[in-house]
Amino acid sequence: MSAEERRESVIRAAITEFGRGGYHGTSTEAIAKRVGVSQPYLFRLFPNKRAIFLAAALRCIEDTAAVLHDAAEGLPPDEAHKAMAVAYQRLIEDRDRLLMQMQMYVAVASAESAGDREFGKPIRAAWSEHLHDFSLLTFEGDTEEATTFLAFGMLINTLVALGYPPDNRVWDGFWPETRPGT
Amino acid sequence: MSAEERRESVIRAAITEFGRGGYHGTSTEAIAKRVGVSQPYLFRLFPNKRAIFLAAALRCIEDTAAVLHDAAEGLPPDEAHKAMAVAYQRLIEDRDRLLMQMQMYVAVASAESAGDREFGKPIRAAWSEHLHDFSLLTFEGDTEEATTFLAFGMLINTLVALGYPPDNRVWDGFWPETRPGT
DNA sequence: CAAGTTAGTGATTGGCCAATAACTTAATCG
DNA sequence: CGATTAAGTTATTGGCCAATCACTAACTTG
Repeated sequence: MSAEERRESVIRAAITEFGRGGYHGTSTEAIAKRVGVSQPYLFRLFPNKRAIFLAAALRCIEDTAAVLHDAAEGLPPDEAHKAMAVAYQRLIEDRDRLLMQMQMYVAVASAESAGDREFGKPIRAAWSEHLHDFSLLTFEGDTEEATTFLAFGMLINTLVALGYPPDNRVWDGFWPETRPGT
Repeated sequence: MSAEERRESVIRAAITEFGRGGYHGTSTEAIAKRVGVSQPYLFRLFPNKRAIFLAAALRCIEDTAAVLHDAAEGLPPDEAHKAMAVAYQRLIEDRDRLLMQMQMYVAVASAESAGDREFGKPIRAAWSEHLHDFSLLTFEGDTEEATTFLAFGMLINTLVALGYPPDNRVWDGFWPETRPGT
């Protein structure tokens, strides 16, 4: 397998493992095991653990943005809202991907607290471009709608992370109805 | 100093340290240093590291709830919304407290992923009672308003965690205006 | 004062973990 | 064929860290 292909599988494995354990709670050994490769080999593919985390985080944002983008494509704002909500709902059924999102928020915060302003930069940039600006664009500059969309997304993230069972959906009725059958 | 008083200072120190470093990224040594006590003594005050984290997390939720409660006391729902928003805004100027909130969400998620359903129980219970139910009560059963309040709170948490500078407030105009001077 | 209790410390241990170094195949190619 | 490159491994090291143990010093109280 080529190094580039391996890097891909490392990123996929890293999203799962870092999502579940967080940066400090995940060993490079665990990632290597999931990839099916020896632990030291990871350091041929990436300079260090932090770089693996960063790659996983950015991939995560890009994937999310791509799903939302595809869902909204060509639709007028009001239909786009619902379509994106449905798409996001389906996306976060992949719990590991959702958790990776949360993990990256706190990882940036931790780095910042430790005096490292650099680590968060690319992540903030990706978030702004792929999520915030994209929302604004989709809702044609309707800031209220765009912001509300993001806010409900973050509430859902939190509740799912906290482990509320999927049927306890406090957002039903506000976030567009996305239950099968409605 | 009595053991009970010490436990209090440990909880305060733990909120700061766990907030900055997360569960796995924080050593008991760091907490002990901040308290001004030897590391082994922590294990006289608490059975283990996890118990310290749990105590810090619950305290965090209770404090937040108390601040919101005091702010809303005696006000009709529409005024309460604004008062609570202002109070929350002021609360999260204490960055460490805010980060502890995020850290507890991902810690619960991690435990859950590792098959431990127990760890999250008291935290979920506190969140439901002190934040969700309390919101509903304050807004007199207006679920939409209550949910929106929580959703914007979570969005703010995320943006602040990500390190957006305080003047980049995408929520201005939707979350009640809370800028000094407005 | 003697005996117990409470607050606290120093030393240690066993395990984990990121990263490095040195080595091994296997394919490619002039 | 002989040399180079790319993919991958085993062994190791130095550091950190949760938790336990054994100990001390000060107060309290009959």
